[in-house]
Amino acid sequence: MSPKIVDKEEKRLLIAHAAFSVFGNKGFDRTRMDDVATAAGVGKGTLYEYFDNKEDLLVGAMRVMMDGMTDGMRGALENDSPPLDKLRGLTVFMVEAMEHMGEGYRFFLEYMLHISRAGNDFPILKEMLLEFRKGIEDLLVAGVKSGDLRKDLDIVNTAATFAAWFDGAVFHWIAVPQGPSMSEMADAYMDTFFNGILDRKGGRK
Amino acid sequence: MSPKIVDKEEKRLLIAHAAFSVFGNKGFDRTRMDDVATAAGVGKGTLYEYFDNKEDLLVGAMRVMMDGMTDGMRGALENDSPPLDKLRGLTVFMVEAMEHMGEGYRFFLEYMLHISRAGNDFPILKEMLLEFRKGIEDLLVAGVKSGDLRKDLDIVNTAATFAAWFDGAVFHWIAVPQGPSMSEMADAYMDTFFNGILDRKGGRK
Amino acid sequence: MSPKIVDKEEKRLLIAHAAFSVFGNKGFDRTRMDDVATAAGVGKGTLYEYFDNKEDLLVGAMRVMMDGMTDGMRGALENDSPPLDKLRGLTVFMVEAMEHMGEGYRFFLEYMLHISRAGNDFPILKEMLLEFRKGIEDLLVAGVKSGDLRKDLDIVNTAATFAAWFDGAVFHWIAVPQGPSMSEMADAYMDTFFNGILDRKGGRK
Amino acid sequence: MSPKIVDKEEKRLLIAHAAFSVFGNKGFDRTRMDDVATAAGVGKGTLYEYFDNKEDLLVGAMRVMMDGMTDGMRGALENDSPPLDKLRGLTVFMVEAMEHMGEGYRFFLEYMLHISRAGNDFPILKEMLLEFRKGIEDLLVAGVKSGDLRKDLDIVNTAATFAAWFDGAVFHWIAVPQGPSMSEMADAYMDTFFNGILDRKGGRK
DNA sequence: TATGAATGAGTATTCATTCAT
DNA sequence: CATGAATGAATACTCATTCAT
Repeated sequence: MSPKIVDKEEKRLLIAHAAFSVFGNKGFDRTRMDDVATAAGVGKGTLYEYFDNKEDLLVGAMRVMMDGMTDGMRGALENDSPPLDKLRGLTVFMVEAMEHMGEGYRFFLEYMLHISRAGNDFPILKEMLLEFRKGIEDLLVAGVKSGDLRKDLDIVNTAATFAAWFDGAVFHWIAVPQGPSMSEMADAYMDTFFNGILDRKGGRK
Repeated sequence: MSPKIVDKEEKRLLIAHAAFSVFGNKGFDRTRMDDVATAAGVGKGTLYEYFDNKEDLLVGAMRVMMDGMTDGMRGALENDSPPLDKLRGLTVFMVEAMEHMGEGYRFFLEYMLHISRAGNDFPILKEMLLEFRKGIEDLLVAGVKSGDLRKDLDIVNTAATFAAWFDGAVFHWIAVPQGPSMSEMADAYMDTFFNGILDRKGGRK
Repeated sequence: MSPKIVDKEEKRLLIAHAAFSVFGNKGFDRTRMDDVATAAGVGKGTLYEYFDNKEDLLVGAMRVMMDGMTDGMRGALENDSPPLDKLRGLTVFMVEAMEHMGEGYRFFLEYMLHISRAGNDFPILKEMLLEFRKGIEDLLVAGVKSGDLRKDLDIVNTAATFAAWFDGAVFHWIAVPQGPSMSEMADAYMDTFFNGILDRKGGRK
Repeated sequence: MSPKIVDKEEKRLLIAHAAFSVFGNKGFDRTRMDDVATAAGVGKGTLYEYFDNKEDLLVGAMRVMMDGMTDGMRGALENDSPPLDKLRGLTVFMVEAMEHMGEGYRFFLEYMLHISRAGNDFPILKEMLLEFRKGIEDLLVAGVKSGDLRKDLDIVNTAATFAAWFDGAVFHWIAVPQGPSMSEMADAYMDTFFNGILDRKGGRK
């Protein structure tokens, strides 16, 4: 309520954004606190007023990113389109988000690696992932119910596989920038995901 | 001439293997040369007899892994099975290789991030990736020719998408070990990749 | 603005003095940064706040010493005594300075060796040396003009020779401390330098 | 007597020469045993067959140089010329030796600094120095006796001063190679040493 | 005897964190 | 609250010395 609290919260956010950007560009270990301070336009000591340490800063930066992603994902899911359209809409949103964040998304990958290594659970990350998978599962179930999708789909694993694909795609896009763009990959992926690669003119094999 | 008879090539390989393992577990920046030396059972100074510096050691370790992968991939492709079986065989090989390498594969991901960040081209990596994609493209083309696959497939991007999926899957498997196993994801992926998710009892949509 | 009020220039000087002393005692290569830090009463990291690296620290220390020498030399030269008295005064000043700096002067010798090896020009050093020689040349010229000195003197080389002698003398004094003192050598040198060693009772040879 | 002994001695000398050259170029601390081994054309381990350690190698190299110098000096002194000619001859020999050794002489300076720092007496060095001074003292005494030189000379300190001058000259010659050559300095030095700088047309001052 | 592969003690430098102002 | 000067733990890399062959 007090104006001070607002200020603090705002500054925390400012720093987290700066950290998000720098971590994405240089990687966690290669980033110096000085870099973050400079990027945020504050003194190095100030970082420690808002975050306990470098690790905590990483978590804060992560949270910033995930809040944005989660909001966007919800937007793509909470509307009245039919399930298949929602699925396409979600894909389009994800691809745009990833392309928009560009280097920043690398931060996400880096962080997943980092967490899994440290053995720390980062609940927020898992929640987001699970929420993402759950959203897809719901769409698949709705699609099956509506008769659009095959009844024999392995819902859970198909949803997991779908979610995983996105990270694989960004990964390659980032690591081999000379290769196909995110949208090209997404188009090809959606095509096979919906239709499969088998020829069915003569009926099912 | 040489007082101590040593198979330098063998020792280099021994060290590269150790490095591969340690880098995979701890990440490049978190790994100390001492860790690698201990893992390899040699003195720290010995590392520098065989590798110029830490970065060079990373490259050496990478090469070890990739040689293994490339050999395995070729084995999965060079046989007389029909294209679709080869595609399944390749997938099975990849999944098994990834599960077998486990933590080690993380090293691969880490390295791709590392390279893309450094801006260095690591030609060997790109070659492997391109060889992988090319192998898949060939299979798809063969499948189209044999009439098994849809004639309208976007070969290049579909191959890229397929290749990317693997890394996405390991990525999630490593980052969220509580989730589905590699094989479960692979089964679901292959199912949708071949058949799509659309219901076609009533004919094509 | 600045949280800790520090006179950075003063601290830089403090460190340079410490470095000067330690380098003189142990030599450049034998000196550890820790030694300098301890001698300066600061942490090792602090050295790097004020100097880029060990080499830079060496240059800084050198500058400290040379400023002192140059000031003293100017003092010995800028007065109204006749040229020969100035020459004696300069010699006395140099001998006293060298004896006073003692071990520290070794630093100067060490540094000259160091520079010439590195092939770097250290302009400050050369300037001081040239200024020293020039001062002597001026005295010699003045002495010739006043009729006190021989008209056929090779001014430039005699000045160079005179300047060189000082370093030779300290060199021996430092390397063979059991030998004659600086003042004893200086007395003998001045005697021969002024009068030569030839007997002239019977007239010039 | 046995040929082995001859071989060993020869090889020791070979190595010492190589060491002398490398130490002179790079300085003691900057020289690696590998450098010496390569320069000598032997394996690194072989150095330790002939010398206990790096320090011992330094001493050996020093001895090589000094033997050469001492022999030359004796040659310049042991003949039937009058004392003043011997003095000139000695100077000429020294200057030529120094110019000839060039970089190698730096080794001598470096070593004097090194010894004095270590606090070790290096008797051979002192003996050579003392022999040098003694030789000069004898010449001066002889010159006085023959009536060529002033009877009031401070023999000991003048000899010391004369010996010191050489090292000062090489020092400047090495450190400031743009300056006058050794011979130019030597000519100027001898001129003042013999005749002084005072004008005596009007008789002694 | 000669060698050079192996070693690990030693050191310059970096950078997260603290804390006096 | 904000700052940045100070710090020292941490770490890649070097090189004299050893010793198996």
